[in-house]
Amino acid sequence: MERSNQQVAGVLAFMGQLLEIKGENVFKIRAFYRASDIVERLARPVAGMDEHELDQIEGIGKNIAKKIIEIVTTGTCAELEELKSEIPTHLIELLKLEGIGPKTVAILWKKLGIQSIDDLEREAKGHRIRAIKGFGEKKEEIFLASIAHLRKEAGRMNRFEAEAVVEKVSPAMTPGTFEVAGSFRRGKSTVGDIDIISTERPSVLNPKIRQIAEAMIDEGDRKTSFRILSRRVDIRFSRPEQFGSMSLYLTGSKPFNIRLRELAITKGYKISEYGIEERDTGKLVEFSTEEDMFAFLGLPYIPPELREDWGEVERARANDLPKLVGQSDIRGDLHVHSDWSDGRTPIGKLAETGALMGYDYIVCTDHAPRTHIMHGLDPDKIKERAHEIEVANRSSRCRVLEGIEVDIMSDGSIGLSDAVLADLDFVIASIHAGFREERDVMTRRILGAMENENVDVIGHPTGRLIGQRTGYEVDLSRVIELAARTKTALELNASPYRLDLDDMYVKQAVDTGVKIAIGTDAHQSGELSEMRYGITTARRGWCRPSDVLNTMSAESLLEWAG
DNA sequence: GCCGTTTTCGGCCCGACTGTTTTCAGTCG
Repeated sequence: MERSNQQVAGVLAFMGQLLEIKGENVFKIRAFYRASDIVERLARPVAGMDEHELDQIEGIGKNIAKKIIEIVTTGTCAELEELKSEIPTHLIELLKLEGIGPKTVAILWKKLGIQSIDDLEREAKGHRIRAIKGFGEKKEEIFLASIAHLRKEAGRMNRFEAEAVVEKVSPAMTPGTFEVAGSFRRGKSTVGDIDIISTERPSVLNPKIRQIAEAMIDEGDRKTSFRILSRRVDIRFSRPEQFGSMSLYLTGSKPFNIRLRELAITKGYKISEYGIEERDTGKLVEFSTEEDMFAFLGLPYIPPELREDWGEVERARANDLPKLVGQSDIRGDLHVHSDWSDGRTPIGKLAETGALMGYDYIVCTDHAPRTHIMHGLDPDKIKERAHEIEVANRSSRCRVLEGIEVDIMSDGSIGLSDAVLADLDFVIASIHAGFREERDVMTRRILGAMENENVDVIGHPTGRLIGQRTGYEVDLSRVIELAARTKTALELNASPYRLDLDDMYVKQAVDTGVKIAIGTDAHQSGELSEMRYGITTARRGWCRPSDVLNTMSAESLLEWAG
């Protein structure tokens, strides 16, 4: 059986971790991590590509190309097997601990035989760590604190949780003196920690932070780190004249920063968070805005959502960045539930809210029956609902379209007859049950649904719930390929609990010519405002307005849906 | 391990903070 890109990427990253513990050349390690990222987000399956094709991809050379081919066919490769014979593979769990890196893991293993977090806890509590040269009492404390933190940590935050942390920190800071940067600003669907730039004086802000922090991690004049709501917050202090370079640095991503700094080197510059230094003269040029700094480098402004080193720097150099979709391009919401199924808001009120959002239309996609969710609409109810939609449309500026969200059954068939579906304006087909099937079975179910010509959109295509459920196993490469052939759109579910498809797959879909349907999946009128999370994720997936169904007029949408 | 309008060898982003230190390694972002 051939391995998917996700599986190959996983093996490459695993090799990177083992090489780190082994103490290999850091640039070799970086090459493995980079190759892992590249394979994961590649629109084409690596299975079936030959060595030459793989080698053509920037960041993948002859050596890793050979390994990828081995991994595709066998699931492993010779070098990995050799590494596994040298290093206990479960050592990598220790890398998850904050403050513990590969060097420390290797020493703990070689000196004390520590192979797991439980081993480390026992040795630290027994005060046996301090016997190792270069380690002391304080290290034992740090290790135990890291273990405690890891055990209670809930993983990465969803957007709501991240916003809650920002809300909690904000009162300690003077309005207008700070900006949230990092993955929060890049709009990632999950956020690891909160990064903030402050122009206040450290001597003023640090004491206030001590007041609100649950624990201080670092405290300095340039940088302060602490924990609040059990989450890590990093603050970097900056003068307003250097705000642009600090903002660029702290927004990242790390690979983007590296790429930009490499580019600067070729032009004779050195970039840091303080500005751009001319190599020859040593003169530091300061920038109060990011725009000025990009301009100095001869680049157009690269929006934060694109800063992932997914090719945006090269496109910027060629002045060929995509014009990204924005809130003002959105003319409707494609996934809304009313009180006819499991929503709480009547159709009339939804239309009013849609009008307030500035929409031309919303698509009312109540559930069809036969789902475990109550109140599914049978054909009779669909007719009754049609009447209410008609009444609402007489008085509303925002038109309500007649849609349905129908289940994809275990055999890939659809939970309503074709005759009923054909009468509706818009059909979303989603999986709501049978999540545990094997990858191939799940994939065939979705492919089957797409073959039904009445199906316009596949809803929340991976079924993930951020922080709760990883989603079912599905080969998205095959789904995207068939979506392009059958002209089926893929949903970008805008709920911060889903954001499904995620950015990387949105980009793969768009690169393959598949349309994206952004829907809030709102179950009450207030949730229509969650569209903004969907738009941000679409931007992260390089969506132009023309890639997104919601930018169509109601007439064009109806025509597209047939 | 990857890469190349100065290179097929010799580079590979840059800086802050801590602990255990007599000058720095490790980790992190």
